[in-house]
Amino acid sequence: MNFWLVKSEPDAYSYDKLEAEGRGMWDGVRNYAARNNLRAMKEGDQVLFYHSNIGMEVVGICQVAKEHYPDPTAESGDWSVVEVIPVRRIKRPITLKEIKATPELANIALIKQSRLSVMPLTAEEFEKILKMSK
DNA sequence: GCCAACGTTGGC
DNA sequence: GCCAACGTTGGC
Repeated sequence: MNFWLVKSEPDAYSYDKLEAEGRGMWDGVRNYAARNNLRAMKEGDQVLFYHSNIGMEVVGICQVAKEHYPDPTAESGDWSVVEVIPVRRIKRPITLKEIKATPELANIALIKQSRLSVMPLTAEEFEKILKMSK
């Protein structure tokens, strides 16, 4: 199993909305690095959901429910989506500030490549964030 | 609201 | 194929 972190501006698509809908299509990715990460996702992979701009914190966990297929919202180009289902909110949101202050998390792309919207996490990084939320 | 980072576009 | 200009993202 692999671990990921996805970012969304809650104004555009929030964890609340994913929970309300029960299932979400992760569309609109128009960045090759992010798209390639989407394509590497396998069903059952665990995905942290991060709110950018507003909140700037990890709020919950979701899971890949359907592997990548062509993005129906793309007018042209070779883009992909995956489908995700919510797993649970984490007990306490973990802010970007806390992530930055945690040495074990210093290498995640959230910090180094702030514009990447879909990024891999190691199992250790994933577990660390969950531990911090307790 | 500003600006740094960085990806993309287009002229040469 | 290089690189300057430009647009977008996202933190502050």
